[in-house]
Order: sequence, then C-alpha cells, then structure tokens
Amino acid sequence: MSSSVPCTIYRLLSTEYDLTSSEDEFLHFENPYQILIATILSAQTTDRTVNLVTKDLFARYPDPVSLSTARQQDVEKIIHRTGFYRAKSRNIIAAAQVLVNLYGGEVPDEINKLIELPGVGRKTANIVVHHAFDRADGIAVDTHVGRLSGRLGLSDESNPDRIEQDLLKLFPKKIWGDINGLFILHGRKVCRARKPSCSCCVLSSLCRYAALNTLQ
DNA sequence: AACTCGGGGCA
DNA sequence: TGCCCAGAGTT
Repeated sequence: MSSSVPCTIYRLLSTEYDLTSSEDEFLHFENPYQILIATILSAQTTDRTVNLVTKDLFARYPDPVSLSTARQQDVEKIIHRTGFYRAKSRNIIAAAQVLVNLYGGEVPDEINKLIELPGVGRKTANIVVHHAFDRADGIAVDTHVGRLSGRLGLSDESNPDRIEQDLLKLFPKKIWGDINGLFILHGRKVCRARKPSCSCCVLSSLCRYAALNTLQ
C-alpha cells in the first residue's frame, strides 16, 4: 500500500465529519472525575442516555470522596437507565475509592494507571485520556474501528490490541484521537457491519471491500 | 473464546 | 420487533 493512503483517508473523513460537534456531549463535564465516571457509564450505551443521569449523579456525588462512601443501592437508583447498572455502580464506587486511596482524589492521566481502575479497560482508558487530558496515547479499537481497519486493508489482525499497534504505526500520533472518532462515526453511519453504503462512501475508491461489494 | 450483564433509542 | 450502543469481568 502507498504510504500516502492513511493521509488520504484522514483527509477524506475529516471533510465528511465534524468531530467538534459530535464531542459536544462531553464538553459540558467540568473535570476529569466527571469525565471518568461518565465514560465508565457509557459502555454499551449512548452518550445521550448517560447524560440523562449525570446531572443527578454529580449533584449527589460531586467528587471522588463523596462517591467513594456512597451506598451501591443509592447509586443504582440514579444510573439505572444506563444499563448494566449493578456492575457499573459497584465499579464507579470502587474506582472512586482507588482515586482517594492511591491518587489523592485525582484522576491519573496514564493509560496503565487508568486501566487498573475497576470498570476501566483499554477502550475506556483511551477515551478518558483523550477527553479529560486532550491527548491521545492510543486508539480505542471497538467493533467499528476493527471493521474499518480490516475492510480498508490497514490491518490483517483480529486481536484488537494488534490492530491498535498497526494503526499507531500508520497514523501520526497527533491525529490518533481524531482517527478514533472519525472511524467510529464512519463505521456507524456508512461502513456498517450489515449493509454498508459503499456507494455513498468517500473512501470507496481506495477500499478493497467496496470494490468487492459493488460488483454485481 | 464464550458468556453475562441491561436499559434505552431507533427504523 | 430486531438491532445497536467509543465494554469489562469472569469462566
């Protein structure tokens, strides 16, 4: 593959999508604590659903100290609508306890430390670094990112960690966060798992899968 | 690698 | 009604 292909992909997707508007949901959170908790709650749920509960949640538990001593039953009532509420309640309380006990009530800004928090995996850690610290130390490989990477021929791997390694080599670090957001938007709206809209896709001219898919 | 946790939104 | 949502933890 030509080394300019990743650059072209980035340019085309940037023209197609406005990342700043799609990230508005997160902008109203005031600090890394709120972003961390909201991101844990956002697993397998839309940002809009999370936003239905965060006002109540942060009014009652404005900081790690207050959340660390919360009763799980009370937290469950507030976040019930975000799904997986038992595990999420347990995890955010335990995470708050770790913040208080190990990090002086602050949210660490390193992937390796964030990943140790209950309820935080590699994807969530990447999201928190990106949104809370305005930086991208990696790329969160969800189903969309994995699917696009395969169809575009950017990676032949199946393991998300290895796909991430391939992507990190292909794209310059300063656009990792943008690539992450753009791939997810494109994977959701155009390059869908089921019926991808290759005829409307700005990347179709450089995509093997589109060439295959549009053959009749 | 497979399985479980789960309510909300949308076509 | 079926499918999807910037997943994580356990077995």
